[in-house]
Amino acid sequence: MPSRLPSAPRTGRPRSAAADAAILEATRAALVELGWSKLTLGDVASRAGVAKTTLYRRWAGKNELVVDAVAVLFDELELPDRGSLAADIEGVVLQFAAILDRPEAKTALMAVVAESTRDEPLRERIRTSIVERQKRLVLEGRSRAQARGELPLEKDPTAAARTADLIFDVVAGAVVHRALVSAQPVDEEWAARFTRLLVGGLAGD
Amino acid sequence: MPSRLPSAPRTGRPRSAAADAAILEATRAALVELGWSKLTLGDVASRAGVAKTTLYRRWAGKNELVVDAVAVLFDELELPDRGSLAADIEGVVLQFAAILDRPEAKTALMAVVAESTRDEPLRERIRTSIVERQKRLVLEGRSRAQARGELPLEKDPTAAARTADLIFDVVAGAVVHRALVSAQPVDEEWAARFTRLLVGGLAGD
DNA sequence: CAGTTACGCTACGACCCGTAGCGAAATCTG
DNA sequence: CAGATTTCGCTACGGGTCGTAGCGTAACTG
Repeated sequence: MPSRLPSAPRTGRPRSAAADAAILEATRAALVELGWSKLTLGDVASRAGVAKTTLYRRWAGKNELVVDAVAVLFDELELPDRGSLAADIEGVVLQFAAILDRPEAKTALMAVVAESTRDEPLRERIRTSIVERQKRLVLEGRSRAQARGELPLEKDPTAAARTADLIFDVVAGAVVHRALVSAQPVDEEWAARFTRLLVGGLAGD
Repeated sequence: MPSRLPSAPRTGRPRSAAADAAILEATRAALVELGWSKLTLGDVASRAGVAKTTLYRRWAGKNELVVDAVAVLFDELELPDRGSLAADIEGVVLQFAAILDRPEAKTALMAVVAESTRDEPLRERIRTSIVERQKRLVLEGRSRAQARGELPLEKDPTAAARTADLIFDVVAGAVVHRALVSAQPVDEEWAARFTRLLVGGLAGD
């Protein structure tokens, strides 16, 4: 990961990998208990059994630390083949909703996005650590649907990439908005209605 | 508005309405210059030419103040009749994107949503002050489209309300995700592609 | 007029920030 | 093994913000 600070040459005492893991775990625990705004780096350090200075040697600040602590949560997402495009979409929507249901995920995700509006490096880091990694789901779901004949092939690669970006923003955006802004449950029923809308469109039957 | 603190009886010196306006304006200005995280209530007070204590007499904290300061921005949204459902959607998407392009709007909106994940009263306040107010756009757009014959009538009122909520989450969520998470421009081309997807669906022509 | 409430101002303890400086521990090199 | 190098835990610090209390004054009511 390009996540940490300058990091090391090859001589001298190496950085403790166990400390890294303990810090990230402590960060998630602190997010659950305190939320973003009341989380302090001093508290994280003492939870992790680490000196505060050690923390500052590895991360520039709260923003960077929390991105690293939370990014891994989104790697749990999978796209098992459920036999149809609609079923695949419903499945991933419910998985995504389950992650957003975890308190550390929702408070951290929105907060770092808010911070990123005034911090270009942070924005790039969110893109590479979280957003860009999960587009794999869209690509895989679409290629499956094309193999099934549910979706037409798209020849122009740049147009195909734009379509994938668009679908990703629609799916992820809708789920996030429903769960965090409207503050309503993303349950099976909502997922089914959303999928029906996405596949068939407003005008669809 | 149920926005301020306890507020007043009818005897004694009345609260200055001018101070209210000055505080909210100063809050927006501070958001532009400093962003959410570096905004301090002491700074807002001095910008507004008001004592810090006055500020605390009216708002419980940063969260509540910023919600009030930003909510008014979203009231600018309108839905002029452009003759077709697709054109109406494109129009409101671009308007929404223009608001999210303002630095005070994006930094504040995401930050208060993040805070609201651990603060039920704040979540309710966001719902009533911002989210619920703008659903009027969905309702109006749909009733126009139904009058044009572009969309079928929905008889069951609860089903109709659910559909409206769903569409709102999809539209607002997609625009927010595109603009703030993916950090890509919401321009005419994207709006057109999104509208085509929403109206026709993934399988659409 | 007296009663009541808002205002500006000052001051305060509490907390967190981010950094500096120290001696000790861990690892690589010759 | 000796020396160089880097990390580690610890303590301490100045600087900043928080949210509140207290006071005298201003504005409005009856």
